[in-house]
Amino acid sequence: MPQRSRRTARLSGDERQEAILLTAETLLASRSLDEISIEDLASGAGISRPGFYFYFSSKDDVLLALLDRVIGEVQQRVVTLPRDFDADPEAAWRRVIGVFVEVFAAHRAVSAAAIGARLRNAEVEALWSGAMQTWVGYATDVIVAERARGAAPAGTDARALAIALNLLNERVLFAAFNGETPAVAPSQALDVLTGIWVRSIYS
Amino acid sequence: MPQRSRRTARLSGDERQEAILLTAETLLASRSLDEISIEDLASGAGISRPGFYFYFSSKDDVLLALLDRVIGEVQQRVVTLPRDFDADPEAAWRRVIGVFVEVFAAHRAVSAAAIGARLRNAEVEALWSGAMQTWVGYATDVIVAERARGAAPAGTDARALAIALNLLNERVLFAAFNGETPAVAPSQALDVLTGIWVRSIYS
DNA sequence: CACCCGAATCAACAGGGTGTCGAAGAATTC
DNA sequence: GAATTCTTCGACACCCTGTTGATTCGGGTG
Repeated sequence: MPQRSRRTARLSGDERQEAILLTAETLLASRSLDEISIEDLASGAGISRPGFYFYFSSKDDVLLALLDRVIGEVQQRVVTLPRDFDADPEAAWRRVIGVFVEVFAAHRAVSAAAIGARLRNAEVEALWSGAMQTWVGYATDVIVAERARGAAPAGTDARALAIALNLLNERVLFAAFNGETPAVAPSQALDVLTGIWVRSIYS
Repeated sequence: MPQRSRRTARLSGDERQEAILLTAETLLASRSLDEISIEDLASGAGISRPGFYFYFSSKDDVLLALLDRVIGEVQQRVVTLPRDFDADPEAAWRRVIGVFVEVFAAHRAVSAAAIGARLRNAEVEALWSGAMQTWVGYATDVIVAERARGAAPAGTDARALAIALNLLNERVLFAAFNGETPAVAPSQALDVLTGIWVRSIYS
């Protein structure tokens, strides 16, 4: 996934690329991706519009790079989490969901743009979809394990349940952090989500 | 909400407007809204591009009219549903959720376009958001009533729970009917959703 | 230290979509 | 059949995207 679009690896080049990414994330805080022109990104990074194309092949390519980082951050934080579901299942699930809440909150602009771009851009769709599959796989494994040790009852197909709950997180957090109406208050989100996950899985 | 954009109410005019709406829903089945040009809609309805602007002020305006109908259909079907939650709560919830499943399935193209357009168009956002608030209000009332009669335990704030569950439906059905990966299979969707709603509300 | 070569940049162009005129055409009314 | 109103379209101005060929810049090399 790395080395997107750059032709060479020179010093000032990397800085320029970084400047474009920074500009993009900054501008995304106040406008949607298609309200941002490539001219905006280029001038924000101190280059001309054609210069932009030296570093990225399109606006969506910039978003892809930003999304890559956000997903990487979630991935990295999730794997280092303790997995003691037998001790206190609710607390364990809350920790996992908490990672999503925090990362989505920190990068709400990028997540919002990605969720919008996914509908029209196959690459964004593929990247997000891959990440979702990883998380769904993780959740499915835990649900299956909890059922195996008798803590959770068999019922709905574990994978289907895991998919639905992951989609729940995505949608609820997006709505909460982007000020939609209706939405769960950001401060309530973790409690509400954890509640639904735990009750759906264990009863 | 009616009488969007039309200046007069003449006969052939209504037919033309209808032709545009029909063309739009047809084309939306195979491409996203911004892959459809106004030229496409106009020629599909047998008029020239400037002629389009006589009936609608933009592509989003067309979508707004289509979405209005879909929401009206849900509304109409939900109010005529039996409300016997005390007899068999699970069956009652399943009926309500079933309406959403059916209407989303029948108009998947419009729903998909609306969900995409909501992010950039304030009017679409307002229309959808108003409908969501109605449905959330309905769900909240039922949850409160179920708690009052002792069928459901107090717990998560009823409104926050209702919001999260409605967002769950929206996201899961969208993913299912638009062939996302990962997604719950369309045939499983009603079971999975009903399961999550019932367990979240009653345990 | 002059030269060269490739990295980096930009002015200018082509293409495509949107929204808006004012004028031309069709229908209705008197 | 003239006047009025409704309806349509050709042509224009504008904005954004993506590309290309010429130009500038700076460090390694003899």
